[in-house]
Amino acid sequence: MGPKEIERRLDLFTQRLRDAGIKLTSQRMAIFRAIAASEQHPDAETLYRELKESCPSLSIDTVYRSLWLLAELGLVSTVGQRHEAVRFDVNLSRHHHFVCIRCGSIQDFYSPQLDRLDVAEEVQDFGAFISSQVEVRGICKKCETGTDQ
Amino acid sequence: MGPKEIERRLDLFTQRLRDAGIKLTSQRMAIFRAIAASEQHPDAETLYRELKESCPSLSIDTVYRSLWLLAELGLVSTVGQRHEAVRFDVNLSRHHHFVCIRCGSIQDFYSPQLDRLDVAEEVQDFGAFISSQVEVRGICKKCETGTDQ
DNA sequence: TTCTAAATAAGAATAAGTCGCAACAGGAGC
DNA sequence: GCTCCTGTTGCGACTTATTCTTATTTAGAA
Repeated sequence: MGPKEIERRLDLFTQRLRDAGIKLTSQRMAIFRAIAASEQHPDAETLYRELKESCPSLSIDTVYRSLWLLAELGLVSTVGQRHEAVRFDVNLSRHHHFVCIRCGSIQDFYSPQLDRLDVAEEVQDFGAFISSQVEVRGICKKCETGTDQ
Repeated sequence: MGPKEIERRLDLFTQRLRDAGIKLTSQRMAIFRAIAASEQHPDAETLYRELKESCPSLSIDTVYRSLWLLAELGLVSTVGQRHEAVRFDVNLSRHHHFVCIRCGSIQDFYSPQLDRLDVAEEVQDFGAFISSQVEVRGICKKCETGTDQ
């Protein structure tokens, strides 16, 4: 990924914010630039430390707000959900997760198609394979219909 | 899942702990019973509140310790990693994650096999499909070879 | 340039999770 | 069954992640 791609991402960010009538502050631009340039999947704290050098008055809160803003606009995705604690899963048979992005509920589902997957080979350059699981994100029935929580 | 399955899980837990020379305390048994009976993927706090009724002296710390113990023994899995903050991912092209369970690093990988998956139909009973992604867990090269972090 | 709603910084507050330590309790050996 | 020893627990303090509150600032429309 070269500077071209970074610029393309930044242009997309600014365009979407303009379209949504959201202000383009210097803090946001700096945060966008940092995440657009990142090859990794940084957390807010990491970006904050990085940006603090060139923008010492920046607050961590602004980093969080800007990143969740991007997430809400669909311009970045997240690993993990908002307000989420670690969950423990006693289901040891092979299964996959349907995660509701609104209420955070997780439902197991089973799929012969997915169980047949063999990704161990595909990831061997990264390291030793232990397990694989599909995470499907969506809006659960309850949240869709507005039935309580 | 009936009481049979719960008992089977509990037997497995107690057997594994005995084999590993780990004490079977009443707190652990209660926590095991609670997670073994859970259809959901509860977090520590939820189990704690549930157990507090029948065991008022229980501490949240013990719940965490017991659950991570089970996880280390491979008797439960987790949704999310230990010590993890939310991460933001700017890669919008379809990709999947290789997560190192030791250092927590995440690497993207691409896979035509996985991209061809169509799970939207399989999860339609749960709710509206938004996206799907494969999470592969393993030990990354760095951790495998002991090269620094 | 002025004005206003939106955004920010700072610090307090909350929530998730862990640590240190004194008291306690399985279970091995008798 | 009793004793002892080590692993375990509960508690309170602590850390870290994240959000809230509020006074101040600023982008961008007029």
